[in-house]
Parts: sequence; C-alpha cells; structure tokens
Amino acid sequence: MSGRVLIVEDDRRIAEWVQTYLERAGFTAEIARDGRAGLDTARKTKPDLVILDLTLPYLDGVTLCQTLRRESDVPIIMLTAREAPADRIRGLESGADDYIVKPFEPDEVVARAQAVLRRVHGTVQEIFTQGNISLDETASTVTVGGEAVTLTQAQFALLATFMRHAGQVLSRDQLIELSFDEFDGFDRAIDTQIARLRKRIERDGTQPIQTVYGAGYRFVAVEE
Amino acid sequence: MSGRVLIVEDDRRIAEWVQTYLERAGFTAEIARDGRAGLDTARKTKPDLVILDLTLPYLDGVTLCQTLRRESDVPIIMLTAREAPADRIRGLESGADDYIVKPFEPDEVVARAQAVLRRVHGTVQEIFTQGNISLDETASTVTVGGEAVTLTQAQFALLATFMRHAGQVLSRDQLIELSFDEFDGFDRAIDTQIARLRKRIERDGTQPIQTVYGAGYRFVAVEE
DNA sequence: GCAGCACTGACACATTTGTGACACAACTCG
DNA sequence: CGAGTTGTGTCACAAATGTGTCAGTGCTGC
Repeated sequence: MSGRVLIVEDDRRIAEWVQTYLERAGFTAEIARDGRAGLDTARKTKPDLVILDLTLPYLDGVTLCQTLRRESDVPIIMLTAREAPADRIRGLESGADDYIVKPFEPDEVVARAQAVLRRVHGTVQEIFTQGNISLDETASTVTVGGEAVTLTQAQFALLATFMRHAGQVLSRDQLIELSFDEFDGFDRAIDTQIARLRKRIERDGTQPIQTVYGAGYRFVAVEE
Repeated sequence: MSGRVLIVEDDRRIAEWVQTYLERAGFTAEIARDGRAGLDTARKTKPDLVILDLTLPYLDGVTLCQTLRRESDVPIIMLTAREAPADRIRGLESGADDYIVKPFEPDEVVARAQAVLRRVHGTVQEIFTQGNISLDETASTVTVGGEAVTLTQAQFALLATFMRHAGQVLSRDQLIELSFDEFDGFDRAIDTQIARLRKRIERDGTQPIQTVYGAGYRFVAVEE
C-alpha cells in the first residue's frame, strides 16, 4: 500500500513539520503552499491522501475540497482552526473524510492519516523510521543504517513500542503493557530483553535506548 | 492528567474493549449501557470526558449530547457508524467535540481522548518554559539555554515543582509535599538536593533558585 | 556596631537502591 | 530432539540520596 500524501498548507513551518512526521511513519509527503498549487498537484500526482488547510491563499480549503471531491475519491483530511466549530461542519459537508483541530500533535496527524487510509483501503503499511533505525510492522523487519537486523518477537515488540513513543520515558510496566498482550514475569525481565536489543541495534557507541535511572528507559533517534 | 471517562455504549463488548484500552492508558473508565443511565451517571460522577455511541436505547446519542452540553462543558466524543456521513455532522452540530467512525482501533480512541482533553482542558501542558530553562515532563528532559541537562528523579521533581510555582516562596515542607509522593528524611535533605540542582542549572552566575532566609526557596525565570 | 543565634551552603561519607552482565534452566516451535 | 528464545537468580558495579559536620552568612536585640 503506497502512501503518498499531499499536504496543502500555506504555513511552511506546519507543512514541514507534518511532512517530517509522515515520512518517519513511512509515507511519502509532498507540499503545496496554496489552493491553486494544491489542485494542480493533486490532479498531476494523484496522491493517496490529501491533508488540507481550511484557510488557504487563492483558493480556500472548502472550495478545493469540493472540487477534488467532484473529480476523485481521494481521502481528504481537513485542518481547522480551534475556535470555529462551524468550520469543522463545513469541512465535513464539503466532502472531507476527517478533520483535525489545530493545534495538533504530529502523532495525531499520522494516526488519523493511517485511520483514514485503513478505513478506505482496508490496511496500511506501517513503517517507523527514527534516525538510522527503521522498523516495518507488517513485514516484521528492522534495519539499522540500511543493514538488516534480525530480532526476536519480544525484542521486536519492544522496539516497536519505543519507536511509537520516541522521546518519552517508559517505565518497565508501561513497556510490558504496551508491547505484550500477556506477559508473565518480573519487570526485571525487561532489562534482559533491553540488553539483548541494545546489542543488536547499537552502532559505533551510539545509545538509541537510554536508561533513566529509577524510572525506566527512553528511546531517542540517532542521527547518522 | 486526571482522566475519568464515561463510556455510554449499549454493545457491551465494545464498551469493555474501549474501557480496557483507556485504563491501560491511565484513564479511569466507567460504563453506562443506555442513554438514560448515561445521563444519570454523567450528572452524578461528573466525568472529565464522555464517549458516546450515537445509537442508544431509551435516549439517543444526539439528544443526550445536547442535554449534556446544556448542562456542562464536558468534552464529548461521538461514536458513529461507518456509512452515515450525515451522522457525523449531526453529532458535531449537537455539540460533540470530536467523533470516531466505527470500526475503530482502540489506540485511536485513546489518542483522540488524549487529544480532546489536551485541547479542551488546555492545561495538559507537558512542557514548561521559564526564561532559559525548559522542562519536558513526558520525556523527563531539561534544557538550559538550549543545552540538555541531566537530572536525577528527585532533582527533576523539585525543578518541576519550582516551575509550576514560579515566583512563589516554597517552604521545604511544601516542596516535599508538592514534589514527592512519599519522602523519608529530614527537611534539610531538601537543601542538599537544591544545592545539587543549582550546580546543574545555573549559568553565568545567574540564580534561578533563590534562598529566602527562614522561609524556603523561590524560583524565578532568568532571561537570556 | 556588635555579640549571639538561627539558618544555610558545602562537602564527604555510608547506605540504599537501581542497573548491567552473565550463566542457567525452562520453554517453544519446528 | 535440537536450536533458538525467554525468564530468573546472582553478583558486581554504578548512581542517588540522606545525614552529619563545619564554616560562613544573615538576622536580631541590645
């Protein structure tokens, strides 16, 4: 399932922010900075998903959404401002499949993009990339610096959890909850698994998995 | 993040499924099985968030939503059926803050619950910034003047308390109360921790943590 | 001013607690 | 049955924290 996303957003910072997170999640993302460019690009590249700001120069989001809707079934997610509940309704009425209210978390955009694609297409390929590590959930494969790495189930589940919550400190209990359906054992068993995981994914003295004394562990991306 | 959630859903399987995942994510979740029970429970327990099925026995979701909205500002998330885009609009018009389309992933419910609470409650702010110091509670990280600083649990908890109550004088007992769940030791132990904290966050002779003789300590932002 | 007192900062130390490493046994799945 | 995986126990080491002591500083009353 290819995941090409078109972001139509005039605020360059927001657009690039969203783009970054989508690409980390395995999508390919392209940006158009105004309504007219958005329409042109959409017609040309036929993306799998359009993320659309409601307020755009030249051609506003609602009009663009209606136009796109007449021409194709491409899923559309609207970005709407916080204070305008009426906007959300207008967005949906004009044919959007979902909307996100600003200010939003980048994770939220990724989650909704996947949810919309899942709803429309059935399944979504989920690939996470953080720094030099990338993890493909459907294929159960992991690569570090382009090199394939084999992990056991437990290690894979742990790494997936870490990548989903990159930057956060996760306690051993949280790691167990988030990674395993059922788990029998002390939380210290996590230590052992993390030691094994580290052996396999660390490169050149980098430490993608950090220990937070007294609290748990934290995964941070290692830039190449 | 206080998180008491009321789930109003007649399908017991779905309700318990959602409940399980919400509780895993740290929420407390209660179930009402029809519209009338939902209204009663909401009035009684005053939850922080209501998740509401659109189609309910006795009292349908839209009506319940409107009633709740008249009585309080509690955030409401609607669960709507897949094929009815009109339902989504009706849900929003009746005052819901967000909706989720069935079938949904449990993670999605958790994510949207958090997103709605973050948006509405506003105070689910996890990053504090005072002057040149900023503190991220979920990542347990602190930066001073852009540079990352590592703190121990206790020091981190103290700094978080200071930043929450910037400008106030806090006695040692208050600092203990506000920072630690359980604390064994004399209040003079705080002095030692504050000395250690100061070593790590002071820059160029600035004094973000001031001593108030005979009373305690006060945190003030240091501009760059 | 000045003595006296209360309070705070600094530091080293011992204790407590948490973590890494490793070997081993139990278990799983082909 | 055999290879790989996984949880547990143990030990050594590292980190964090409270306490005690002592010197220095600020306040107070005379």
